[in-house]
Amino acid sequence: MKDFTNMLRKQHLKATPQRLAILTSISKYGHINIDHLYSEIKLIFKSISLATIYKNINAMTNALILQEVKLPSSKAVYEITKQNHSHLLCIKCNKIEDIVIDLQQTIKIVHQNNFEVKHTDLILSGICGHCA
Amino acid sequence: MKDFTNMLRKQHLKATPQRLAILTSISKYGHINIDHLYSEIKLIFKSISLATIYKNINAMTNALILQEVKLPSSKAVYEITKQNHSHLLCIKCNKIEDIVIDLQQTIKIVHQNNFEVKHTDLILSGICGHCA
DNA sequence: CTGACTGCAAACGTTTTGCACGGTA
DNA sequence: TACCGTGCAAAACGTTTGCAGTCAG
Repeated sequence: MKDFTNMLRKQHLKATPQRLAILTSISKYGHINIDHLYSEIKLIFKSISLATIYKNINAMTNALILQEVKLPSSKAVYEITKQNHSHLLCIKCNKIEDIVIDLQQTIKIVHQNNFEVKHTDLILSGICGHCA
Repeated sequence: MKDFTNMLRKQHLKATPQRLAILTSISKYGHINIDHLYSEIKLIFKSISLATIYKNINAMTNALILQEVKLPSSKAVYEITKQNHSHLLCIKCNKIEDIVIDLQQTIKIVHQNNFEVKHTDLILSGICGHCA
């Protein structure tokens, strides 16, 4: 259980009910796109505006509370910022799973090629165990 | 030197001068976004429409002649389809470089976790040799 | 109490579509 | 010659902005 209120205050963002609902929803689904998030939040705040969703996603992404994940063949999804990790994307059921993969060997090889890696984005697309 | 005319015909697409110019331009820059491509092609075809650029990019991407690369913090770029590879993205000069990295070890580990990898997308962001 | 946030509507930028004309095969 | 592709304009779509009212700190 995360203390979203504190996460927000540390970044000098107000802990509004809308923001807490957004964070709770993202946390529940792990990864969520704007449309899905909007329909989820509307269940709680019937009058929430899509503009509010966007403003908050942007504010919290800039504050590094959230992270955007650009997927190869669909809309970007958002997740709560955590340890750097890779993503498994099932091309059948579209489920996204986090996976921690050690890329140190790869980073080392690239470094020998005169490139200093600061961040990695790895998406492995394929068939998940459930769909196989 | 590639035979773009044949590449197109094999996919039952007509080899129009506009398409050949698009492919030549992408080939020249390696990776290019829509806006840059549009301004490049306009130098040759002053009256080309942005709609034509989009239609052709979509047609050729669907025909697997082109591939879209979604970048973490900027617009997608397009490249001629080639052997599966990863990308080095310099966060200073924004240059993109192709790099062939062997991910078999990673794929094997993931496979043991009951996930069959079909495709990988890896972007390594950092500082290139020139900007260091 | 004050500045930040919300919700609405309008604006904006990007991408797609419909249609008449033109060019490839 | 028959279609596919082009170019233009309009439409559709996703996202951002401005503003008046509201709320968290």
